[in-house]
This record gives sequence, C-alpha cells and structure tokens, in this order.
Amino acid sequence: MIAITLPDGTIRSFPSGSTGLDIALSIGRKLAQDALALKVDGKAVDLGMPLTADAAIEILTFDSPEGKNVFWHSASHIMAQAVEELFPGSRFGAGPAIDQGFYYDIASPHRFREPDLRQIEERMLEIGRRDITITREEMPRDAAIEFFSTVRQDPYKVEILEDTLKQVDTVSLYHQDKFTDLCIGPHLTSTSKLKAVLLTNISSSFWRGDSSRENMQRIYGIAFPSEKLLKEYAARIEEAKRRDHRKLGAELELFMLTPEVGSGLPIWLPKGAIIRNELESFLKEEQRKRGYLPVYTPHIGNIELYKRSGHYPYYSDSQFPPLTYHDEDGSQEQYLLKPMNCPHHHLIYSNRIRSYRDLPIRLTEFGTVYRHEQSGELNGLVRARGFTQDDSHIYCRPDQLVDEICNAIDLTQYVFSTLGFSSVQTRLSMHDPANQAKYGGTPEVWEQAEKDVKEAADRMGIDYFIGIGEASFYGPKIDFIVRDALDRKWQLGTVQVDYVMPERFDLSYVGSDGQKHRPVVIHRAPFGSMERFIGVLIEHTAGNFPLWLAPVQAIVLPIAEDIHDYAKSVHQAMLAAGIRTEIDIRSEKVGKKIRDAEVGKIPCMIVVGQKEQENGEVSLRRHRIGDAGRFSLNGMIEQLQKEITGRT
RNA sequence: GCUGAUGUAGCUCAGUCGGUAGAGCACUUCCUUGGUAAGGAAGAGGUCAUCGGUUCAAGUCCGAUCAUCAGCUCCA
Repeated sequence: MIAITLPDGTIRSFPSGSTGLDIALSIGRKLAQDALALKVDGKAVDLGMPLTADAAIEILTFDSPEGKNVFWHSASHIMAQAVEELFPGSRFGAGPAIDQGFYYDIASPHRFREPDLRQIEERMLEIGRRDITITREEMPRDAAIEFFSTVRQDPYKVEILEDTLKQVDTVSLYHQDKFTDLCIGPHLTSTSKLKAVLLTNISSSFWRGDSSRENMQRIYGIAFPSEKLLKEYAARIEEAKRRDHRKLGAELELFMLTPEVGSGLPIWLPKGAIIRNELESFLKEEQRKRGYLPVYTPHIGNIELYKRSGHYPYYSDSQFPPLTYHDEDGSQEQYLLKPMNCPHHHLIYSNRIRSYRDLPIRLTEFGTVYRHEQSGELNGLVRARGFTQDDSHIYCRPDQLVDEICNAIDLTQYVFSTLGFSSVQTRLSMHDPANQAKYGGTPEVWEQAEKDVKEAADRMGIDYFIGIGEASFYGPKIDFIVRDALDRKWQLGTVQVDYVMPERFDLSYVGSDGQKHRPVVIHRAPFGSMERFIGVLIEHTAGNFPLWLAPVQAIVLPIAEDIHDYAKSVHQAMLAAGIRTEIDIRSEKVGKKIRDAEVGKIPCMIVVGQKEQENGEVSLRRHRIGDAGRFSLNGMIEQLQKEITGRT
C-alpha cells in the first residue's frame, strides 16, 4: 500500500500500482469523468501512470491552467492526426498548447484554406467519437530517431531529436491509432474527452522561429471538453471585439488612420484630442510638483547625433530613411526623423556647466518620434509609426540614483492607479550576459546598473519578475506591462537606467572636489506612448471614460420644445463652469435622446422639463447607472466639478 | 518583411449563374411636443479600394498594387 496525500491535506492509502484514475474514482464519479491528468509531487503526469510510492497528488481538470494545458496539447495531437488522415504527406513541426488553445506547425503539399478548417474540425470530433486510447511509450533516443526516420518519415521530429534533445537518453512517444508524436506529455487517456473544437486561423511560421528556415503552415485552434464551454469562449471573444480600440476609436470619433496620410500615422480627432490633452495636463501637473523642467525639441535631427548616441547603428532598419540635403558646394547633410528624444535632451544638459548642487536635473517633453515599424506589426494606436512619448531624462549623481528611480516608479504607479489599471505586471528587464555584443557599456557598469534597479524595485515593494535579455542596449529597465481586451500584453510605462549615454555624450558635472564627474541618466515614461496608452485605456474602459477624461462630459436633454430656452441656459451655465457639455434639441422623444447619449457613452445626461424649469433644477442621469435624482443647477455643477478635479 | 484572409453608402452588411447596386442605422426636411435606452413619413447619399486584363457586357472572373485584419518575425 502507498500513502497518497490529497490537495486538502488528507492522506489515504491505495494499493501500489494504483493510477490517477483509480484515485479519482475513489473520490467521486464526477471527478473521474473530469480528470485529465495527474500532478504527482508537483509534476504533471498521465492519468494512467501507476503510482508505486507515497506521493502528494492533485487531479488536474479543465478548471486549472495545467489541466487546460494538457487538454489543448492533446487537442493539437488530435488535430495533427486529423490533418494526416485528410491530407496525406503532411509533416509535423511543433504543436504546443498556448495561453488560449493550441497550434501545430505543418509542412504539407496541401495549401490550407478556411474551408479545410471546418473539415479538420469535423474529423477531430470524429476521432474523439472513435474513443482512441492514447498510450505513452518510452524508448532510447536512437530508437526514436530510427522510428521517425523510417516509420513516420518526419524529418522535423528527427531534427528535434538530433538537435534539441541531443543530451537526452530516453524520450517519450505518444501513440493514438496510426498517429505517433514525439512528446514529453502528459496527455489525455483517450481522444473521447474532446467534445468541442474551433480552429481559428491559418498563418505561417518559420521552422524553429528562424527566418532563414522554411515556412510552415500554422493552424491555430482551441478545444473544450464541452459545447457549453466553447459557447462561453465565443461570447468572450465577441466582448473583446466590442472593446477593440480600433472599433471604438472610430465609433466614438477619437482618432483616424488613413493611407492618405500614411500607414501607422494616427490622426487625433477633436474628441480623442481632449482625452490626450487631459492626460497630458494631468502628468504635467504632477511633474511640476516633482521638480521636472519642460523643454521642446525639433522633430528631426542631424544623423550624426543618432550615430553618436548609438541609436542609428543599432536600429537603422526600423527608422524612416534619412532625409538628404545637398549644399551648393557639393557637401551633403543627412537628417533623421527623430526616433528618440534622449540625444536632444543630453545636448540641453551639456549646454552649460552643471554643478553637483544642480543635480538631479529632470528634463521633460511630450516628444513625438517616428519609427518605421514593419507593416505586419502595425496595430491601431498601440503599434504606430508616429507616436508621442511622455519622455523625461533625469540627470543625477550616482548617490542619487536609487532615490530617483524610486521617484520615477512612484510617479508611474500613481499614474496607473489614477487611470484604474489594477493588474499591471512589472518586469525588471536585464541584459543577457551571453549576448554582450548587443549592449553598450562594460560588464561592471551593467552589474552596478542592475543592482541599483533591483534595490529601487525592492525598496518600492513592487512585485516584479525578471526578464533576461529584455534590457535596452544602454541599460536595464523596469517595464510596466498591461493586457488589452484581447489579452495581448503591452508595455506601457518604463523606467530605464543608463550609464552609457553619459559616456557617449561626455556629460559631466563639477563635484564638490572641483573635478569633473559623470552623471547617470534615467529615462522614464509613465504612459510610454500617448497613443498606445490611450489605445489600451479605450479597451480597458470599453470607451466608458471617467468623467474627467470623457470628451463630452454632459448633454442637456430638453423634454419638449417649450423647454429649449431653459435647456439652453443650463447648457450655457455648464459651459461657463468649464464642463464639456452638449445639448440635444432635435425633435425626438426623451427616450430616444437618452438612448443616443447612452450609446455615445456620455457620462452625464441632464434631463430638463417643466418640473425642472419651474424650480431652476435639473434631473441627472448617469451613464450605465440611470436616474440619479433632481438637483439645483448649481448644486449639480459643483458636484460634477468636484468629481472632475478629483479625477475619480 | 513573410503566410493567409478581407476591402460594396458615414457605420453594419446583402448582392444568386457575369447583364450598369440594395437594406438597417446615421444624415436632411416635414409631421409629431414627449418624463429616463429606438414616434412617423419623405429625401439625399456609390468611380463597388486602386490600376490593368478577359468579355458584347465585370461589384461578380484573372493579375498587380494599396490598405486593413490574424499570425510569424522584429521591437528603443
């Protein structure tokens, strides 16, 4: 007998050789039905694996991320089997489970098209109905190479065995009917668990992510153990589409993109410009309190400036080509649309001699930069070719560095919390020591910089994870990452330490010893890019902006034409109070006016009729909440003003 | 940049077998004057993304280009 510890702490004994399924059955019929795999002492294994020693176990079902992972991984194998049956000659690359489903990279003489997906889905469900047992087999690596070379004739699996797995002696194969895949597992015990599947799209990928290798066709999908779960998934996708900032941006007239101006060059419409303006004012106000000095710099700069900073050689392929100016005497000058603001700020710093007493100096600018992102990368506001950074550079003494990083983190956190972003991930982006050539500066400098970043992050008590190889070429960063409505991750704010630029630009200050010293630079941008931030904000709020940001804060809705004069006076009073207010004097019923205002996501609807007019009152209706009651005009204005200035 | 898909009125979308375009919403005008999510009628609105080809005839078939979307790759 062996002692099995269950997740709730109870210990039960089972005959040696019992499987996960046996244990699940002993606990309950439902659990046995839902069981997908087993976790033994923290390691996921097949449900059918016999247990021969005492262990702590957990039955994995579709409710847990690990259970989903097993389910989707098996679904990708089932898809491969379906593809193999339908399109003989297909060879299989990598087919993992991902955050939301799975994919398989396939090399096939057949070019997959949309209707094929429906056919493959059908076949997958049919394979599910066949109730094929999935079995694991372990064999020496050599035998597996032999197997995949001759029986399966799959060169991709052979390559994985010969390359990625060359240190491994024994590998595992999973068989289901005639289909066999090289896989570490675990997997479902039978194909019959698959009850619902949706293949979502076809795209291409490079074999092993290497653009010099062959293209493969990648089929993405998601699968569920019940129809009901698939329906729920489809509903979530619909909701995400409704929140898409590109769709809402057009509907709410916030911004536009047109090839007549250029791909990836957003234009702010009046309503979007209000939001951006409010956000900029908010940050400017906050920065004024924190000792920042506003500056302005031009949109283009001499190419020599960026060669000196190191940006040009590192990123020349993602910049717009230089503008070349030929002089009469034959000499030429080249200018770049500025890809970065920092070089300009460094020149401002070195425009005069700085004393140690002057530091820290915090230069700040909403600086528009231009980067020629690959066409396939462009995505509304969140990935644009022209965008504005809320860019500041803090020049400080080494002894001030950690404090200044903390100040920058504090500001960033304040911005995020004011805007209601609660689930922000923080990444300490460190350099990859194995790839030193990618970075400027010496290893000693990097060590110091990363130590300082960590110290600041710890002092601020932020919950971070470390991203090796995510640093910029001049220093480590603290990156603030949020997810959009489609669950894609976007980096917004950033705080970066830089010991490299001060060298390149020969920045200095005079210390108390009368000698020249090197300052350290912090690059920081709480919003990151105004475009991206607002794009994510649109999706985050679904276009229901807080009152202080709403492009139209209130709309006056007179009930009938004989109230128009009073309605107009209310409108005027609100405009005079600085509240962005419109008035709806169409000859529509109030129900219609309210509906249009609700659809337009206007936070406050001011309904006025005979009753309000008699007492100099207004009725307030809040967006998505409903009737808020009757107030005196001035009382309501005061209340709204308080809400606006409080940015709540 | 690569692979695939898409592009018809301001928006959402029909448009069969190739025979010169249609709905709903929005807009304008008129009627209606109302109490918390859609009152009624009429009107206007189109180089069917662009360019080229096939055809007696192209929104429809073919090719190229541009843009957008999904993914890959890249990312300061």
